[in-house]
Amino acid sequence: MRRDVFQAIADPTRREIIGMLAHKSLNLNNVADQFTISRPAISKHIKILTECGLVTITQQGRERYCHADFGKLKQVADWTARYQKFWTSKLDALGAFLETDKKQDQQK
Amino acid sequence: MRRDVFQAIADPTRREIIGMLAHKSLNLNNVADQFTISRPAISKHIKILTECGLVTITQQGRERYCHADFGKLKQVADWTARYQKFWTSKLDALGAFLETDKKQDQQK
DNA sequence: AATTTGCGTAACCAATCGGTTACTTATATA
DNA sequence: TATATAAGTAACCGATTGGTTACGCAAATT
Repeated sequence: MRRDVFQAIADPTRREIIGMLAHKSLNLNNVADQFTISRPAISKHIKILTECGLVTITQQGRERYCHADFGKLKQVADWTARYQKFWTSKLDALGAFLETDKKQDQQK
Repeated sequence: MRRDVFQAIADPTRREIIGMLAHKSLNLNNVADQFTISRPAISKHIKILTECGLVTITQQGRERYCHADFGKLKQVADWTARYQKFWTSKLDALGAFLETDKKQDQQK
């Protein structure tokens, strides 16, 4: 199934899972142990994360190890980067000015 | 109302609205004209965007001009940046190696 | 061989989402 | 003053979300 990565990272639990897996790959129960919600709930979150490519699974006997795969996060980073000039560095003042200018222009 | 910016940008229509407003501030009907969905639907999207600070409104007579405010996008950029080393530059190979190494280590 | 463990999945649930139409109010315009 | 326009909002709808409990099955352990 195809999944939107933006929608996948919208859930705070899933973002937490990604953060955990970035530090260390874990099997599903190990992940679930870190949360108060049930194992099946975590299983569903992991499924969503694999469906959009943010997590990969390697079966090891009866255990399934979850690894974070950050490639798809580039999509998010690229999107935000398009607007980065509006909040960073010396361009801040210029950006603010242009915005104001634009507004005045059109609200005339 | 407090809103999560990650959840706000999860919807593709809202991301499109942000993209439009980045180019030019618009009143609500002008935004709605660019989409096939109804004006009230757009009104709801704009409301969500204002609730998380991604859009600000300036009333101008009976019109409400919507301006993109990208400050909150920094939150998203910062989050993705934490994992950026996993997909960019020459560190790719090293990152991949460390990941593999880590996996082997724990799956032993 | 019997039991424990890891995990998927089905069935269900309440809440939220993204959309609609219908109505209302306030501001501009003819 | 009558009419047109901009936009919020309520009521409603079906689909999706995020959670649960209960069950089943395969792999590991005793």
